[in-house]
Amino acid sequence: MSQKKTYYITTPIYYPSGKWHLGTCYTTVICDALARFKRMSGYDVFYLTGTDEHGLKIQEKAAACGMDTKKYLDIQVNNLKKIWEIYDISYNKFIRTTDEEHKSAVKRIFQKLYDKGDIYKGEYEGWYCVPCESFWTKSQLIDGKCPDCGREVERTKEVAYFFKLSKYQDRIVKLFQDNPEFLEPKSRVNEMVNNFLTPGLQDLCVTRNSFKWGIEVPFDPEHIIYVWIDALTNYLTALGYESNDDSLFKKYWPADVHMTAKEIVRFHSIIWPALLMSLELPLPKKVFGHGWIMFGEDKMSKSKGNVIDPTILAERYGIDSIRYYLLRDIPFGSDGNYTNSMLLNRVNNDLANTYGNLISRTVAMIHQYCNGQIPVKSTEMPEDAELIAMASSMLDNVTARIDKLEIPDAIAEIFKVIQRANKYIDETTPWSLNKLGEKERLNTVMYNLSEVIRIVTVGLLPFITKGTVKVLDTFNVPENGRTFESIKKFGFSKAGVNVEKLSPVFPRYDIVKEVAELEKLAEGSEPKVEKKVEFINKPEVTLDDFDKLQLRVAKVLSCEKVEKTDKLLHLTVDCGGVQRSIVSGIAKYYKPEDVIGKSVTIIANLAPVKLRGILSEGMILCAADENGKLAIVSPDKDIDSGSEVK
RNA sequence: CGCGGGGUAGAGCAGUGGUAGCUCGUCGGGCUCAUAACCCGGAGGUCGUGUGGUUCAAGUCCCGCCCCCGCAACCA
Repeated sequence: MSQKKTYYITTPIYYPSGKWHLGTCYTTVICDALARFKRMSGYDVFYLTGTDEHGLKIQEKAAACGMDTKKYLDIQVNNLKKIWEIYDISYNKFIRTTDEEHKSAVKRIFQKLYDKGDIYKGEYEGWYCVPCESFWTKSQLIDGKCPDCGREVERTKEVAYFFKLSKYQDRIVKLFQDNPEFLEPKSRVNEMVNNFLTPGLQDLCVTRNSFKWGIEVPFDPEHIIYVWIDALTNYLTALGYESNDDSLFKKYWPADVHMTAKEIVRFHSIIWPALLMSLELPLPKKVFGHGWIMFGEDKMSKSKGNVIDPTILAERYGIDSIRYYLLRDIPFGSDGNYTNSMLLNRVNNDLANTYGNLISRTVAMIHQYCNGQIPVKSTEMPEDAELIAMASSMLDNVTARIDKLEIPDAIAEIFKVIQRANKYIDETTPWSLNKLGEKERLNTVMYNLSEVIRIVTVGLLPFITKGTVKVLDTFNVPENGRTFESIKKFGFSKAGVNVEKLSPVFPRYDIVKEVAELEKLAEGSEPKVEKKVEFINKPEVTLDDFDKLQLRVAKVLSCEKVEKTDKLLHLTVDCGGVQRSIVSGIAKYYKPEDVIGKSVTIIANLAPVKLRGILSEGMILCAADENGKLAIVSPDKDIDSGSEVK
């Protein structure tokens, strides 16, 4: 018995701290299409997805909802699994980093790395911004200040464990050099080399003790294993690595593709290989960093964000449409735009008009001219040759594209055949053959059409999962006629098989109307989205503490953008007859002319600092919400500048 | 400021130094089996910019400038 070739494909494990969105679906749908395609091509496929459930954010998020952390996670994960069910995702395993198996394996992996001498205890030196409660590295600081609030940071030390990433520098560099296929698309390689490899890899801090929700270091439970070792290793532990039964690991490792989005390419293409090298395991064959889905140029994109809710779209247009759009319309590897009308246009043109209509007209003619049965093929004419040739070579072309991960092009290969079939109908004009009584020729044409439809439909199965099955059912295609094997050669279909009647499989939408309704839907649902403001409560303060702050009203005299910065405005304010210079990071929200003449509230006794070389003597109070809106806090009536706020 | 990506027909994108292409839209024609669908044809681009450099030849290589986007150590 010869062993089937294996194919191990993974999505990243998703972080269940927020709402699930279309981007998550994108990654997962791509992997699903690949997994299905490989299965049909005869591979023994293992498709892994899951969730990364540890860390401070999760702990806080659950607390903010007033829930037990694990319970919160269970709900989130459940929601995600429901989405995958709707999206027809054919994963073989869903791993959670809170799974006991994973946790114990991670501990053993950590121990292994430690025993090898690749993990050592050291001191984590960082710059700590007390008000923001955040650690920053030196390179993150802006002019030596906290990049978030622009205030002074203090140098802090913390004991932690480090992984000797630097030790693997040379081997990683060599990996990129010798193996250009390892990381794709190519542009990402430059990014990695220039940003991280050339400057030199730093050892990586792999534990934290600022939170508890995670896996403890086996020999030092004060410390929690940080995301790198905890999350990345899921690709191993899901297969039972370091467990009682590692047969799956032996069978499927190394992974064929780790699909990731571009922002986590670094972890997968540098840190992950280094960890594997340390564990002396083979490296994955490929890491692919795909692009992002942007929200087009839709002006109201922010407020319409929830239209992109993956379940709303799926409910409204069916999963075939969404999957098809994601796979076909997003240029793989670079960023793609999403707009409602792009989605609907694509679905109307390809699914309804080109493909759906081909089926409709063919089925209708079989019923009108052939008693609803696939007819006998006899008189072949030269004009059949091209169609048959295209249908016969289709699978090879599609496979070649898929092997290069060119998914939109793979689908385009199938549509070339579909378009050719539509043209074939025009060339052969079955209706006039019918009038002329050329029965044999008519039958041949209708046979060829039925067979082409079978071939393209089987080819589409990995991408479009529902409607395609309906089409094959309509033509009563037997199981063994739904395989890739059966479409390598033209002529599998048998004459005499009944063809069912059918209503349109892929409906056509009124784009103008739908877009308008989606927008209305977005607006309508806007207020409904409960905005539970979550905040980390700061410790209680006394009046004395408050008294330390000197808050005053000031009037903006002049304001200009600080050159070569994105965020900074330089304001000159009058505060009780004294002029002050203040630099504020509000340029993204306010234009200079918007604030001139405005009364604002400032902290007047904040220690002066220089930002971008400009003196800032104070801070303007602003309110910021979770959606990235920002508003200056101003007195609600006219009041003298310099008035104290208390 | 650093690094990366990009600026090609109304929109979205391809394009190995040698007649500038594809999809959608648009305009005109054809057909009537079909989901106002399908088929054919046309129009539309001095390829961000410099009247820059290399070359017999540049969208394609080099240099300068402008603009957009992303990354910068837990956002797919």
